[in-house]
Amino acid sequence: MSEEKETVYRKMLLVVREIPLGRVATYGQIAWIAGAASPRMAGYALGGLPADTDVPWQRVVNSKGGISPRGDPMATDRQRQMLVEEGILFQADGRIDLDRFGWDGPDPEWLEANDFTLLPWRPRS
DNA sequence: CACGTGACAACTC
DNA sequence: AGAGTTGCCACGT
Repeated sequence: MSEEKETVYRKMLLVVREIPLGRVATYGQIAWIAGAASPRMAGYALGGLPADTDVPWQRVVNSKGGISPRGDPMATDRQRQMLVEEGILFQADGRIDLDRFGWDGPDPEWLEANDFTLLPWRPRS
């Protein structure tokens, strides 16, 4: 797209913005789509977001469909509530059924328009 | 279920 | 320029 320096973090955040309302994606999925070397990178990228960001970070969960804990325990509750308000249903075990709410990823046109090339192999997963 | 292992980018001195 | 710091993972055994 541009000549600007697109960091891997920036690319992942771009992908997160594409997660539609009512769906969730996993860290590994985001990292893979953005070409990051490790799924952990997705978590790092989200961790640096400002409080008033427009990036729907709450729609990113771990591979089991659970909310990843972080420094502030309250953050987990807030994220869960945000998702509930978006229509996501949590199972009795506190996890989200990824078969029902998991995102399939960006449209092929979007990937091409943004110069994203899906790697044939998914980094560690 | 509790471990250990694999694997990084961006930022601040 | 380069070392040190800091972060919301996934999977196998």
